[in-house]
Amino acid sequence: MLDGMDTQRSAPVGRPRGFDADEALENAMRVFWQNGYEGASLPDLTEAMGISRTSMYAAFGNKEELFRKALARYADGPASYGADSVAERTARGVAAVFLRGAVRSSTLPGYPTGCLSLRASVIGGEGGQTIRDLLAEWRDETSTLLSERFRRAVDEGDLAAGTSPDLLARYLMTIGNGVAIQAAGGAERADLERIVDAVLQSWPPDLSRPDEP
Amino acid sequence: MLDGMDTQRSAPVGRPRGFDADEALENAMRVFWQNGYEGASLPDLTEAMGISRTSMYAAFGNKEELFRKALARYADGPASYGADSVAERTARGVAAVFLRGAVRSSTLPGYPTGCLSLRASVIGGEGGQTIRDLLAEWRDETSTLLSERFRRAVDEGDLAAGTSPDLLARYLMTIGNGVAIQAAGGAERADLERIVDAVLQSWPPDLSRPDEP
DNA sequence: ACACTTTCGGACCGGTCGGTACGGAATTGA
DNA sequence: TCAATTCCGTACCGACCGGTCCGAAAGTGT
Repeated sequence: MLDGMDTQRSAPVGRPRGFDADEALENAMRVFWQNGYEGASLPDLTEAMGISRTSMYAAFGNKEELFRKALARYADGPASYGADSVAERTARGVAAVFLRGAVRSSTLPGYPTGCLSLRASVIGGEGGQTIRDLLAEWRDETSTLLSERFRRAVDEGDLAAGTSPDLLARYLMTIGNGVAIQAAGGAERADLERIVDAVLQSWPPDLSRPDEP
Repeated sequence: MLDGMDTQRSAPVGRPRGFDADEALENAMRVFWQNGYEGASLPDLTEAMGISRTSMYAAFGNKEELFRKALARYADGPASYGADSVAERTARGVAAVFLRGAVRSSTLPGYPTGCLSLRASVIGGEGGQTIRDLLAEWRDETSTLLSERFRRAVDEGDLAAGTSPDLLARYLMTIGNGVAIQAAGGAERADLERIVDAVLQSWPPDLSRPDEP
């Protein structure tokens, strides 16, 4: 099990790979982000990755597996604000990190605008059903994360008793998704920042029924 | 120019069309709504329309023209709330009609959930660029409509002087888009109604910079 | 030097895409 | 009855899709 004094992996037999897999995955992520799952063709991907078809298949399995890995990279990188936000000390802090993260991630210089998950999922024939499910699942995870965090906030008295954690999470997801769509449509980061600031000004939102106070 | 006593068009020569073009367009709209532009294949469309390929081409030109006509039908029908909203007497009324319309239109029983414009546009390779531009243009028109309406509200004193009509319009579009995405992801109409009610509770949003009061 | 393993590029596979050519069917006016 | 006109189903076109096969290239250990 121990390698002894040699900490770096010994070179595997066979012809060594002629490209950096991490860098290639980064570029594949950008193409999926820009074009969606079905909109990103193999030639699109392999050209951006700088490798040939067969190299991609050998290194990543197939297009769907490549997408899963690109999505994981996305969730860990540009979209990490979702998981980060729930570490905030207050519900308001969660909302602020989440919404500002959505704006930043959707308007990153040098990256496609908007959100990979939305651009890749909203569409597609029956073939893309698996991918849509995968992305819906991922968004549900974020929603659940927020919901559980808000439930804790209610328990701690940080949010008023009777607040619906689910609804509050859905509220945040709604604004965040809207921000991503606006960014994808060309909205300026500064404008979106002002909008989420306004949303945060009225935090927490009044989610009680108007006729049932 | 006058037909005399015969008000209905005289039957044109040749074999009469074997289907109702309006009904066929309605069904095509639903397919585009459900699957997006590129996600809706000709077999998908013609099967739903109940006609053959050639009939569709003869009646509507081609796939892109069919989509344009379906979009026009959508804008005049389920998505008419955008144009309707600006007829309201107050800026608050505009916001209420717009947001409630977005919820209703995105959760119409018997129709696909979400918004046709978003489902059809967010994706696509280079081929769909024309369609994306078309849809972006349509959304920009709605945004401009709202913006001009809010400008008038500022002039009339209905909104505080110094309010940015553009930013207010973008704020509404952001929420509306978010609602549509949530609906497409399976959110319940009742939940979305509570969310837009909460947004309307804090109308107008505070869109001034926090450090520049 | 040699066997072995892995990478990599080009050719190729069946399937689907949007669009079209063509010929038979159905209706009008004469 | 018979041309003229229009609709519509079938078969087909070239292009592109994701995926695979195969042989040459480039490394390893012995």
